[in-house]
Amino acid sequence: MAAKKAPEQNAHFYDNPMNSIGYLTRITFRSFSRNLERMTLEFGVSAGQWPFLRALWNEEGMTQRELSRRVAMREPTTVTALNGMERAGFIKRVPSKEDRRKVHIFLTAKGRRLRDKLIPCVSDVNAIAARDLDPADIATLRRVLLKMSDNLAREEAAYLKSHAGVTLPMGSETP
Amino acid sequence: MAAKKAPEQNAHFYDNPMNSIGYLTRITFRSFSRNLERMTLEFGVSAGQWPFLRALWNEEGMTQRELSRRVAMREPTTVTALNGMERAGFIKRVPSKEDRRKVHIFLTAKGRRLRDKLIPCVSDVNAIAARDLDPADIATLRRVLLKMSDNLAREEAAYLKSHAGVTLPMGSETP
DNA sequence: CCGAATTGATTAGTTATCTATCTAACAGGA
DNA sequence: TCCTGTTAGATAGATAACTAATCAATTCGG
Repeated sequence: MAAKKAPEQNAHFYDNPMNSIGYLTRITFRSFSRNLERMTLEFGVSAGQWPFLRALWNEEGMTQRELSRRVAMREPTTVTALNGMERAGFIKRVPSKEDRRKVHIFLTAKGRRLRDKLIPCVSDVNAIAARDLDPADIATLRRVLLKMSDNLAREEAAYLKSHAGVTLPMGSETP
Repeated sequence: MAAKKAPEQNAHFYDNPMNSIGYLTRITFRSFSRNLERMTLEFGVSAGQWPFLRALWNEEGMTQRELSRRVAMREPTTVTALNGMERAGFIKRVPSKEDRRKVHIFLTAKGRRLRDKLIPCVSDVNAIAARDLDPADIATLRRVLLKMSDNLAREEAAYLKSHAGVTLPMGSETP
């Protein structure tokens, strides 16, 4: 008699979206994001600006690149988000004295004041998400999501490394 | 002596993005999606088309509205995704005989053939995500994400209901 | 049976995010 | 010093997703 296979190995397992981590994280993230934005928009803060504000409440004066790394977004996303936040008067850009390429990001008083309004919003939405769930399971969820995103990021990095130089450094094909 | 508070109740708990379900689902979803798209693009399938294809491999002939519900996207998203898939020759639109508003969606032979190429891609990416994790924890993850997205969807529905008629049905304020 | 409400698909316009590319500024070696 | 490569930020253009509004077809209550 054959050994019982893990369900993941069944050829039809991923026919059902409910089994795929991609589908489950998408629907949870989007629903979370819509709920949060509904609350933060009352203070003029969009879903895209929110993660940058949280990072800045923890630490001001980072460069844009460092900020991008902190919130796990690409640089162009950071540029457009900061443009909007600058227009809204939440942040100011301060060119570096030592290195004229760098720009340091600081909150305005207005941006700093938002913290006490907005942190309760995330707290609320997290509480809604966690309703009727065992805290131990939520702790497991956090740990597993973090590990997965790490696994996936490693894979991306490995792929990029293995394909470095596919866009040839111009002339490298003629020795 | 005071009772030990749950960490979620600490005023600074959500200063750390690692504690927020929103942040964790976002970074996991985006990394998952980038990895998957890298593989599916080789077959001409973008990240946005993929969920619709999976739904159609399971059942053809749904209307666009029903399809939207299945993949958990809004109707306009479905329209643009289907436009692209129609142009690529993956699907065909068939107007309903009984109700001329409705359009039924069917796969072409080309779209049907993609299944055996693409299901292994999701399977691969899920395996990468699951690396070094206890299968029991992954089962917990699936169950908890599903429950959370349900909690959050309920909240959205409750909000919409409580605010129904804010856009007044024209003249309802003059009895 | 007719006008009002509802439904299915679409269009218009916005935001978020990405990749690829560009420019400017810096750093180090010949 | 000058050339080369790297780094920081910005720009261009694409895709994904959303809300709100539109349009046509259907249904339903009086």
